[in-house]
Amino acid sequence: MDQIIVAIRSRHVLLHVGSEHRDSSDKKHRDKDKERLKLKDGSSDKQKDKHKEKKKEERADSSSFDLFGDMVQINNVLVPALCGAILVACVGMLVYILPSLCFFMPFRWEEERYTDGVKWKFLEHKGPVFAPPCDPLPSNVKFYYDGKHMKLSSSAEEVATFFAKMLDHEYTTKEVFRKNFYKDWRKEMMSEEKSKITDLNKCDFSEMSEYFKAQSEARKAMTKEDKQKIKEENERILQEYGFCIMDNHKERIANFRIEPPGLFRGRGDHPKMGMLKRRIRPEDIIVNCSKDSKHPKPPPGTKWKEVRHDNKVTWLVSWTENIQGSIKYIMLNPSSRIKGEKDWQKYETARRLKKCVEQIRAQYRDDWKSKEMRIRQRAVALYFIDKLALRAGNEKEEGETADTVGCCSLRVEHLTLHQEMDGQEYVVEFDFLGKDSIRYYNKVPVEKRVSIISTPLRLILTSILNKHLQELMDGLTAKVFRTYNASITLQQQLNEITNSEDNVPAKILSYNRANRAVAILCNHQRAPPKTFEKSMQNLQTKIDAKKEQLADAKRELKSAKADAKVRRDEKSKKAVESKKKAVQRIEEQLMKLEVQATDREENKQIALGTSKLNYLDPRISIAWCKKFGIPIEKIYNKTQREKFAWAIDMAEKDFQF
DNA sequence: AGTTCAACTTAGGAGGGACCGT
DNA sequence: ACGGTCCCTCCTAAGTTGAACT
Repeated sequence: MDQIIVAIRSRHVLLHVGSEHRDSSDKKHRDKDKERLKLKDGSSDKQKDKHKEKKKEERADSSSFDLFGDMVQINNVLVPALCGAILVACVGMLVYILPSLCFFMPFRWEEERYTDGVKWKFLEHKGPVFAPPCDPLPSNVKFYYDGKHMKLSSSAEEVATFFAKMLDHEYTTKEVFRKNFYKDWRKEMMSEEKSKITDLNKCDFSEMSEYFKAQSEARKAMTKEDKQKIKEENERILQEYGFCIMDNHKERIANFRIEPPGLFRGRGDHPKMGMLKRRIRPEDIIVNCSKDSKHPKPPPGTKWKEVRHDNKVTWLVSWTENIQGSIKYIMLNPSSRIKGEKDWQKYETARRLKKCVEQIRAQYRDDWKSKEMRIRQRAVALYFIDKLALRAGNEKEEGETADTVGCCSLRVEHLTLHQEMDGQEYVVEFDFLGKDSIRYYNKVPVEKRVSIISTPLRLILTSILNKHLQELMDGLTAKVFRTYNASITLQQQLNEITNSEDNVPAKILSYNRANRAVAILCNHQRAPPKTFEKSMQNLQTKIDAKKEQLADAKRELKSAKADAKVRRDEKSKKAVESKKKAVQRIEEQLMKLEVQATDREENKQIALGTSKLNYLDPRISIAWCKKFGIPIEKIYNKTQREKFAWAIDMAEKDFQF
């Protein structure tokens, strides 16, 4: 039954597609009892146990610390100090030791889990850091309306400065932005201001704008000592407010600073761009902590909106934002136990999908033949989510956000069907704006026959899709496919393209290529760096220079050899050796440059970071590093190593996703 | 069954400091 | 030491999901 059925109604589109999956060879699972799909996979638990035992042994050796009482100390004070000392002593060895050292004490990934949605038993923190108050402008910095100087009230002035700061940005030229800004600005004006200022086009913010530019220049030109002072002050605030205590661990908080007021900048064509994002006061803040903790104090003379003790959630502080009316949270850093465990769990779910994905694929292909429209729709949606790694695509309220779509919210205008295209039959052309208004453009050859059903259809809701998925596998949702396909792609690519003969830079190029394949699959794009063309040229110049240098070195080697043949003495032999070495060194340098050029060119519009941070099981990369002798530092920077500490702690060189 | 909402993950860009070669 | 490039960190918007509500 190789066919594509495209169902279209006025607004929403669904495709029913047949056969050919990029990875359809493995049929052995298909006949197995469907019930098996629902069974929880036990192997990962076994792995956990094995790991636990191993770590227990190590713990017995190395630990004389009180696991709970001293944990905070050990984790945050002792270990860095220890690492620092060792670092001086043996940098080379440390490459492998450091990650496990940093976490060798608290095996936080293995501590007992809570049940019933309880996330913690003890939580203590200092509350948020508020945005600094707005300083009034010096009196020589003037605002002009219709060419005439006008002194603004402090509230109107503050909002005006937000606009002035963005004057260089093209945002401020957009009609929607200006309209929204103007409307919200008027709300902050005194009544005389309101009656005087009637046209944004007559407002002159240029002195304000110059003033802020000068300030930022001054900041850059500050002396080292002054910069150092600011740095120290920031560090002090970080130490005071940037950590909390959750269940015996001192944990880093991700965003302990409250978002400052300003003008909202949505992504893409956002209907609310330019609106005033108001200042958050203590009275807006809900604090969450445990009853028996030292509660954070609101600033003098103020009160929190509420203090609650909800241990079924992970956030420390929340407030409601005024643009969309959504809730914002202060939560923990990715390095924290609570985030790390969740991350691990996410990849374990994806690995369980691996075990039954072929069955699920067989089923949705089968479902294309279903008599029921809903089933066919569901099956096609799932097909694209799986094959193209599309996002689920929830319905959004029109006019509230930019018009972006995902799989289930695709509309007719986002797809074109080609009976024949570029020599291939039955091609579906996707062209739509996805998350963050990033364009998704792809031409996907599908099966042999296409037929179009124009019967009006109900949109398949993501909730319906996810309910169905939940029945196929415990914990399965649409986004698990993205995680699964991303990770399995990395694993396959690495297995395929890593050449153990290669030197380290070449292996890293292979890694980046594998990473890139994933980024392309997930459509992770970036704007080409502004200086891209130029920096590419510079690199090419360097390569050319290096080539010449190599040619010279080779010539010299040749003449040295000739010389040695004639003279036959030790000195000239040595000269040959050293010339040989020089050639080798230059060849290596040249190769490194060329690799760099290739890598950069291929990476022009592709963002690797997102997949690395959110989709690729870190154990794949760590195992790869161990297997091929690549220092983990070459793949993960410090922050990333902290986030993936759980994986560094547990992945062996033979780990396969 | 549909809708709304809270909670949490995923996302690209800005800005600035680190780092590199000269 | 300097200037340009690169990479990291921060920032916060924009998604997904499950549960509560109607």
